[in-house]
Amino acid sequence: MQKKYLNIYHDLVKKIEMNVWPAATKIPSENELSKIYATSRETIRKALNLLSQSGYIQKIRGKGSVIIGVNKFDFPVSGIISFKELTANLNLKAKTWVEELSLKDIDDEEIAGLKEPGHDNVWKVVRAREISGEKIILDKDYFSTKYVPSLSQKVCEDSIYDYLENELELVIGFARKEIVVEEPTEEDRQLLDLEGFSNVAVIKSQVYLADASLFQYTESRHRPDKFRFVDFARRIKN
Amino acid sequence: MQKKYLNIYHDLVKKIEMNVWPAATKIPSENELSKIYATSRETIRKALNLLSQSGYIQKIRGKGSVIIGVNKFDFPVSGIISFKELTANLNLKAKTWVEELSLKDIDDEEIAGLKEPGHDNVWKVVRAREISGEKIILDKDYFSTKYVPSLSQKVCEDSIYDYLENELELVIGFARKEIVVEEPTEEDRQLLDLEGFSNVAVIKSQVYLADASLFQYTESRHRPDKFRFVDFARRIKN
DNA sequence: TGCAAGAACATGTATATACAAGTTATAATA
DNA sequence: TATTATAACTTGTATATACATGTTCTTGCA
Repeated sequence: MQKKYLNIYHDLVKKIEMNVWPAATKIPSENELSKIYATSRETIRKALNLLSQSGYIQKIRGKGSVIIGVNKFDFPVSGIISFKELTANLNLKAKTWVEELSLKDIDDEEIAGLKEPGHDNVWKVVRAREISGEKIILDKDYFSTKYVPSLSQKVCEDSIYDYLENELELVIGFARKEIVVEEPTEEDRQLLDLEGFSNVAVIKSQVYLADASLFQYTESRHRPDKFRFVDFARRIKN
Repeated sequence: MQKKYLNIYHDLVKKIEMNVWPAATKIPSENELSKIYATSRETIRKALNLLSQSGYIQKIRGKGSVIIGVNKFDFPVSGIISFKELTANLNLKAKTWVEELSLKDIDDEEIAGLKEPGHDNVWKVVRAREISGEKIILDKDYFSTKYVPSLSQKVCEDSIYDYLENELELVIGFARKEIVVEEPTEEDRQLLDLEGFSNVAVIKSQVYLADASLFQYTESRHRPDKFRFVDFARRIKN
């Protein structure tokens, strides 16, 4: 199927990012948009609700939908996005060092959920990320072998998510992320250019497929001066 | 108006948190729910979409909606929530020290958006938060005097958000949050029990009303060992 | 018995209608 | 002219219908 509302959403995102409607101005009304896209008002509303959730617009009853323009030149870390997508969006020169790619049986609390009957081994991938000549991020990924039967050095150097979604055709659903500040481990000190910093910012993520099965655990360990996490949140009224 | 779908959403949240449906089990189907609540399927779907957005359920096509149960005993920091709501949810014994409450004309980049013609002054509120006998959070709030004409010591000791929403009847819309790690300022060292930590985790928030006008800027400065931020994210497919 | 087709049921998408409720511009009135 | 009432337009909620598409169970056939 075509999924009109998704097409309309992506088209509107493109227009917003091309500044067709500057920040704080109104986009066309739902009725106008339904004429423009030759569809029903309900379909337009589905697209607009997506825009609202992702922080592009604010809907104001009786008035219209205004462009928020707060995500504009920003670090889009909230949400689920791969390192490759991230650096591409921001036009960053980045380099990835694959420090480890192994298949092992790990006894760890965070990893436990990745094991399934007949799949005791998990993939462990350790990658250092270099930006502007400095190694400032250490990504430690663990994948369930049930959903990711094979993995290659080449894939890890390029983009694992691209491989998962386009080759293995896994459908990523949602993630639970936790941000904490920790003391650097010996591994952090060896693999990163920590320059004497006494803390690292860590994003720990559990990533689930669309059928709600856990398939990945990740620790993304950042040098604190280069760490930045941006979030968009709405107040749920009662 | 009654807003059926919101009532149904809150009722289902309550049931989920009371463990009526354990994690990884299915809730009743949309058709069953529409009979239970004596409403249309579309209204049920609006409630379920809210549950899905807030990370309570995962909808699986053809199968049903399963309880995720990942937010269960968790630190609900993502989203917009007041310190009082937070500590109440977690049953924490907390104490607030109002260190400053003043009205002044501040020339600062982050504050600039709070000023409006005829309202050059902004409220500045500095509060230290004590949990389990340790001062570990320093909240620095700035409010636009256009939307918050008056503010009292008593309100700051209790809950500013409660005052804003229930007394002033302001409707909070959305917020842009940024998490970074910084070196402690002299103020941090004086007002918090930093115990030699050489970093603080900082959440910088710009909070907007439902009509998209900026009315608050906040810096919430946390001792790194006590800092934790939990986020729920969905992958937006293309 | 084993497999396959189909029925029954699940969620997803698209459309239509009706009315509620907030905002703004217009027109009528004092 | 100034104020008020109204009309026109905005988004929000509730409902109904139809069909698409994915999953599961049952039935019937080989």
